[in-house]
Amino acid sequence: MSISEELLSNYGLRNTAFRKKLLKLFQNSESTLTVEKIKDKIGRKNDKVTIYRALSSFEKSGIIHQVPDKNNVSRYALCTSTCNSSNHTHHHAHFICDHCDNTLCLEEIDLPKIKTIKGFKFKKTELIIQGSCPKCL
Amino acid sequence: MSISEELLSNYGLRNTAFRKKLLKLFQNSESTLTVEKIKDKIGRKNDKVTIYRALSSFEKSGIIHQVPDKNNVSRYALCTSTCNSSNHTHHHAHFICDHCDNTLCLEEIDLPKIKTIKGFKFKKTELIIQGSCPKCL
DNA sequence: TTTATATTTGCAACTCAGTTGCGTTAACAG
DNA sequence: CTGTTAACGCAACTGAGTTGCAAATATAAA
Repeated sequence: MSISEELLSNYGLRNTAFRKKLLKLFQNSESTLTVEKIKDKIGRKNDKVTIYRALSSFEKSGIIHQVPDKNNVSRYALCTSTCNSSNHTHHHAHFICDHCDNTLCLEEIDLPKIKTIKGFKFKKTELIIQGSCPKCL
Repeated sequence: MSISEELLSNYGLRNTAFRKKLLKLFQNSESTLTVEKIKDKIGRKNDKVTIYRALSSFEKSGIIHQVPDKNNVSRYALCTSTCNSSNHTHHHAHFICDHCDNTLCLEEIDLPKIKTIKGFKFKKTELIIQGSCPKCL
């Protein structure tokens, strides 16, 4: 059993050909993935519905997490090994490139400590930085 | 000439009945506005195309700015008086309520100073906090 | 190995936000 | 008052994402 196969089983997901390919694609991918990019890389044989459903079950399991996207399109990245279905927290910022529209996880930038405001309850923080990525600079 | 009429003229926009109403709606609104909410408040007589076009010209002029939305729907808030078509910078965080899905500008929370990462150029920062708003707490 | 069952897949059809083209209307400058 | 240009409204479209359902297949149980 390969690592990706084991990972899928561990999360209670079935080892279908498509899901193995999808998981490997995430593992071999430097940056984040959109449905369009997944179609490009995996081939157009699989229906978009299958992709959407696989993504949402991967996300629920804690294998991947959704990241912001410039064009408000679904975009995902692999989680660190500490994630699971009940604890899905990330402490890094996200970077969106103004030119290539790509989103990257910036593990080296921590989220700021926010002092609570009276009347509010803060639960999650997302820090998005826009600019030029190394490829486009 | 009313303040809102003057504001529209100043930005080179025409004082149509609809745009005056829309601008006043923003000025009298505590929180941010979506197209749906605008339809509710202004009445369904105006076409959605008219609303979208008015919003994007208001945004281009620096009257309003787009704010994040939970459901990836267009959402806007009035800018401070320092904004215009060439300088459209905001230094506050945005809050999204998990329960009522509303977004608020948190003027009291400043954006963190980000140390640049080699190879990148950072231009804009967006800080989004999720949780419960005073109404839903 | 076979069988049962629950998950996954693929197709078609749909929803819903937002856009485009275009002819008409109305603001406003001259 | 008139010509120009911005704004409006309608219809038709786009594109991401969803839903229902029947067929296929991974996995557990016998």
